[in-house]
Amino acid sequence: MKSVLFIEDNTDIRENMAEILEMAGYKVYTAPDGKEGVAIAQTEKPDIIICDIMMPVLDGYGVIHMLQKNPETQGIPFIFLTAKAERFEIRKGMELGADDYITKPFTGTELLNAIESRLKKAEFLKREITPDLQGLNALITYTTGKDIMKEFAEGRNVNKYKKKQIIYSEGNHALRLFYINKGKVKSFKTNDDGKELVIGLFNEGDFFGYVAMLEGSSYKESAEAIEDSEIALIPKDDFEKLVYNNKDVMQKFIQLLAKNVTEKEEQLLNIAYNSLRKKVADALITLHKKYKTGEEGKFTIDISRENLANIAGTAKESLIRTLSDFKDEKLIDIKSGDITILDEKKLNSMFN
Amino acid sequence: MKSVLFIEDNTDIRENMAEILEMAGYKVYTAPDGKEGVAIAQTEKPDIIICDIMMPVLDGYGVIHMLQKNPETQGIPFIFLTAKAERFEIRKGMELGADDYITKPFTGTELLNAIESRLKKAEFLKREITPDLQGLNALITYTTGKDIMKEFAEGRNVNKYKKKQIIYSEGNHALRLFYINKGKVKSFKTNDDGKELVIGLFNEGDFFGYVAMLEGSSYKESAEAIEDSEIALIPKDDFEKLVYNNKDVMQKFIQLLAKNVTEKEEQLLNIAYNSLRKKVADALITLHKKYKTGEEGKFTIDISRENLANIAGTAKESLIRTLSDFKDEKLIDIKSGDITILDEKKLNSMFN
DNA sequence: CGTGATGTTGAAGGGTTTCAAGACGGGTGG
DNA sequence: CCACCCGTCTTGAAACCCTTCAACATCACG
Repeated sequence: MKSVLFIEDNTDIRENMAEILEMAGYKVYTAPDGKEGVAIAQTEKPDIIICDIMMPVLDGYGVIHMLQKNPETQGIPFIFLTAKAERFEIRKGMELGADDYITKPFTGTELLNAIESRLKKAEFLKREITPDLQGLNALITYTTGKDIMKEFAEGRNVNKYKKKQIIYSEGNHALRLFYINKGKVKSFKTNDDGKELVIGLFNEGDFFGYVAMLEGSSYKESAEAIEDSEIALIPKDDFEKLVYNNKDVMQKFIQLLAKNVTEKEEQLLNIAYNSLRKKVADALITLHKKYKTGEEGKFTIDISRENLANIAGTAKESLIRTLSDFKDEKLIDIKSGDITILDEKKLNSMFN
Repeated sequence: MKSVLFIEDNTDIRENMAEILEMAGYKVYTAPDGKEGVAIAQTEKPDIIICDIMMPVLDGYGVIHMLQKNPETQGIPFIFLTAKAERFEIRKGMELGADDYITKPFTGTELLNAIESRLKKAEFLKREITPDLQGLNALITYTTGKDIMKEFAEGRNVNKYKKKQIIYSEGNHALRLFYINKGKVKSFKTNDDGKELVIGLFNEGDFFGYVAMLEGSSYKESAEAIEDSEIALIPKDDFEKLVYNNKDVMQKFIQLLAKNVTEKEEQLLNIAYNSLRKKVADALITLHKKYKTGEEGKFTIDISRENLANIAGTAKESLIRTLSDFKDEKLIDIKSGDITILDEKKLNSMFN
C-alpha cells in the first residue's frame, strides 16, 4: 500500500483530504506544521508528500529544503499546495525541487490525479538503468509516447544484419541509436597493426551506440553483428527528446555514464598489468555476467576464439593455450568449441 | 552587438519595445506573427528571442516547437510573453523549452532585466567544459552564489598536501569535490601485485574526484599529490546543487562524461596492443597536452620515472631504457632528469 | 658526509606473440 | 555418399619483447 504524507496547517482541509485519501486506498500520515512533517517524513519515509507553503513554525520551503538534505528523503515526490497562483511562488518551489504544485482551492479529484501521476512517474524512475540501458525502452515509451515494440511489430525501422556484418564504423556520424531485437553485437576498436579490441558486448534487449550521440560526435569505434541479428534503429531526435527533456532521465544518464567511466578504468588496469591467465579469466567472467540466463548452474558460451581473444586483449593462440590450461585444471569444459564454466569462483579469484 | 528578435502581434507594444531595446543598444528584429518570427530566427539567428504566446497564424508554442527542431536555433534563449499568469500556461511554456517568461503588462526595465540575465547565463553555458572541468569554477559561483576564490582568500576549506601525500583512497566515500589551487595531482588504481596505473593527471585550476560523486558511490581509485599542493574542498551539496539544478549544466556533464568514456576506450586500445615505444611516446604526448604552457617551442617536464612508467603502464626500467632510446634518436632531451620534447611530431606518429 | 631515495645500466629469465603446420568440422559439388 | 575445400581451432617451436633481479651511480638533504 502506498503511503502519503499530508502537511497542512488548516485543520479542516487536512482532515477532509486525509479522509479522501484513505478512501482512495492510501495509508495517510498528516502533520499540522512543517516541523512535525519533516519528522514524520524521516521516520515513515512515505511514497509521496503533499505540503502547504504557508505554514507556521516551518513553511513549505523549509520542509523541502530539509528533506533535500537527507539522501533518504530527497527522492520522495513532493507536491506543493499553494493559495497563490503567482508565478513567483510556483517558480521558487519548483527550483527548490518540488515535482508539482496544486493551487488552492482544489478538489479531491485534482489531488488524487496529481498524486497518481507523480507516483507513476516515480515508479519509472526507480528502475535502475543498467549500463546496457535495459529499461530505457519503458522510458522512451513513457516520454515520447511512441511504443518501440509496436514499431517492431509493424516492421518499421528494423534492419537485419548477417553475422560479421558491420553495423557502423569508426568515423560514421552518429545519427541513430540501436536496439537489439534479436542477436548479439560487439563494438570494437582497431589499432594501427589491425589488432582488434572488443570494448562492448551487447545482447538481445540492449541498446548501443549512445555514447557517441551523447558526446555529439561521430562513432569512435565500430560495431559488428556476431550472430545474425535484428536491430531497431531509433532516430537521434527521439533519443535526444528522451534524454534532454527530462531532468530525472538526465540524472540517470549522468550516473550511467559515470559508472561507465569507472568500468573502463577497471578494465584498463586489468589489461595493463594482469597476466594472460587473469585476463582470460576476466573475459570469461565478463561473458558470463553478460550472457547468463536466469537459471543457475552450468553456463555455456559459444564464441569464436578470435572474438574471445579480442575481448581479453591477447592473441588468438595465447588464448587457446590458456583455455586448454583451464580445461586441464577443471575450471572450464570445452565440448565441440562451446565453453562451459565449471568453477566460476576460482576464475573470479584467479591469482595473477 | 547583441541582437534581439521580438515577436508580438500588438503593434503598439511591438514598436514601443523595439524602440526601448534599440535605445539599450541591441540590434532589434521584430515580427508581427509567429510564422514571420520563425523565418527571421532561421535567417538572422538572433542572440535571444522574446515571443508572445497568443498570436494569430502561429502561436508562441508553435514558434518554440519549430525552433527546437532546428539545431541552429534550438540553443537560442527564449522568453515568453504571457498575458495570463496562470500556472498552466507558464508550465507548458517551460516544458516546451522556454528559458523564462514575462507577464503582461510589463515595463521596459523588466524586459531589459530579463534579457540581460538570460544573455549572461547563455554566455556561461557557451563555454566548453573541458574534461578537467576548467570553467566549472565560474558555473559554481554563478549557481550557488558562493565564490570559491573568495573562500580561498579566507583560507576556508583549503587543505595543504605534501608531495606523495594521499588525498583520497579507493573505497573512501565520495563526500567532496577537489579543486587544485596550486600543485599537481595524479589519480591511480593498483592491481593485486601492487602495480600502479595512473588514470588521471590534474593540474592547477583542475577539478577532480567528480566521477565517484556523479556515480553516487565511493572512490574507485586513489589520488595523491605529486607536488606539494593546495587543494580546495567543495562540499558534495554545492556540487550537486550545481549539477542537478540546472538542465544546461546537466547536459554539459553528460557530454563531458561521454567524452571521458571515449578517451578511456582510446587508452584501453593503446595499452592493450601497442609496443612499449608507442606507449611511452603516448605518455609523453599526454603529459605535453596536459602541462604545456601557453608559449610555443620546447616543452620540459619534471616527473619521476616511476610515475611516468605508471602512466605508460610499464615497468620503471623499461621506461628508462625507452627514454634513452628516444634521446639517442633526438626525439627528446634529458638534462638532470628533466625531459624536453624535441620532436613532438615524430613522437605522435610513432610506429608500433 | 652519510643515508636513503631516485635514476641508470647489464644480464638473465620468462611470458607472449608469431610463424608454421596440422586437425577438425561443416558445407559444396560431383 | 564421398572427396574436397575453406574457415576455424589447436599445437609446437622459435623468436622476441619486456620484466625482473641486481648492482651501481647519482642526487637530495639533514
